Amino acid sequence: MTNLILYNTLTRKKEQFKPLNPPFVGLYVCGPTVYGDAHLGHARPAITFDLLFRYLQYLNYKVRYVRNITDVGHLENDADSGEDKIVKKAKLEQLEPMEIVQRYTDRYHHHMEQLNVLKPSIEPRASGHIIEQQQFVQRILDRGYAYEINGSVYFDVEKYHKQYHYGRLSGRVLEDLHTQTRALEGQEEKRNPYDFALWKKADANHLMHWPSPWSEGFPGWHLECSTMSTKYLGTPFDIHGGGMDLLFPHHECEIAQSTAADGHEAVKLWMHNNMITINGQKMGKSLGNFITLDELFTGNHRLLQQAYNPMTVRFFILQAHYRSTVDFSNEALQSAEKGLARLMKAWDILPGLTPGEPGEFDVTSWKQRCFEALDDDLNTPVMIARLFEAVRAINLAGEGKASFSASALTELVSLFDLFAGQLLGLQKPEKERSQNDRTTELIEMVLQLRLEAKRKNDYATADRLRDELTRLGVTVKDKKDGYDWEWDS
RNA sequence: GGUCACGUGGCCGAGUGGCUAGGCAACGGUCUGCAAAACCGUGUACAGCGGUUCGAAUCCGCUCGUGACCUCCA
Repeated sequence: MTNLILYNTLTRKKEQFKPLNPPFVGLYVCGPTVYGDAHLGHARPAITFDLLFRYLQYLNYKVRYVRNITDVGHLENDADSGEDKIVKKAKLEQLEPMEIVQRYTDRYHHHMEQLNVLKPSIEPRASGHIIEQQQFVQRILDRGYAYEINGSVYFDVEKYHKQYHYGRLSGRVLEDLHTQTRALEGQEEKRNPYDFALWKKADANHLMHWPSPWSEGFPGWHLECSTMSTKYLGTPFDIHGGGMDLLFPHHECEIAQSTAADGHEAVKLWMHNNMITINGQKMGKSLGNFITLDELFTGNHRLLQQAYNPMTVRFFILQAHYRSTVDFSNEALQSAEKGLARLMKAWDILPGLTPGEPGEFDVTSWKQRCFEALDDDLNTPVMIARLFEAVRAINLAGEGKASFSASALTELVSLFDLFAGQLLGLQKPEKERSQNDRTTELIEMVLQLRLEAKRKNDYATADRLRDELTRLGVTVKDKKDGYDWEWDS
């Protein structure tokens, strides 16, 4: 029994987390559509649910974490509406669709690794589950909640709503949707504008298509998640996560599909992370105001004043609660970078502290308050605040102004590794300097000369060497009996 | 237009009836040949107006402002 409390979008309440089949937990999260580089927004759910995955495992649950790769089926809504996003890019670049998918999947994996996001247990692809999706469509047809027309199959929302409740998750009222759903081109086949495609017949220039009982075509937009979550987690399963923007229509349609197919809802707990904004506006592919993770890590973007380390980005995201929006700015990232550096440094010196008299810092109550923060709907901002309380105590001890008892110190070392490392997933930065780097040796040589000059009280020479190094981009930091240095960032 | 959120000190960001996080910046100090860095210390803020209450940033009402979803989106 654990004290973990999570916010359920379905009930709009925080709920005590209780697995359906302890000690097993099924977790499904909507993954990326791999037709382009992942952006800052993609990092949010990846990191949020990575934290949940880590914490559930720490709590000794046997978690199966499924995060899909969408490589088929999403429609685009610009000038050429109705065309598959992945196909469009393929034609543009004269590549096979699967080539695009492979490239961006690989890049997504690389970026996730940089962010220290653990791999999910299963990462299924939509294109690898066409047969299962067709079977899912058939089940819905058999139960009478879908209709076929001209080779396409649509979900009959109205009929479904008579028995179940369409709009339960998002709070939509079907009667309102009648008047508010936008009429899109090529949708006149549908009985109602809010009906959605389960299977779509491919037109002549559509490259990705598969044979089916209804037509040569491709699966509908929402089907893959219902299909793959059911296949790997069974039904019902514990937790389904994703971005808030997927709440409607994507997740609402998932609920309808699963309920129509099985007669009961598939998901017990829905979790949604909020958006990342840029200048107060949502960052998104369609808005064209997004910054990709690659650009963020290299600093190669007009809005970026510098490159940001992946750990800075992870820390930045964890400093806000996952259900709040977080606004991107250079200032915010830079303050995260500095704060993180301070945290890392304390973490670094902690194991080397000398035990002494028991100090004022109460490790036991601190530990408890850290867990309380995590248990309270993954309140990472509060947990990080706790870590900084420990940082102050550690620094004071480092300066000999406070101390920990030997047992408190041992416990604090392992708890810091647990909280900062294992759970928040922060990594200590690698030392960039390698031993056999020639430039490094030259810099070290100059600094040695400067040290000698200082010892002879030849401050003119010492200052000149420091100024020259500064000019070349090396920041010199004098220490008590030596020096430290780093490249300007 | 409909639905739903939100508005916290210079900036970011928790809290959600009394105990008033945290980070960055700023200021003060320690250290230092100087500087930088580092470290320590210092901050009663909760959009506005009413109401409920012994007591409200926290509950209720109204006003103003911002955003999200309603279309692919993390």
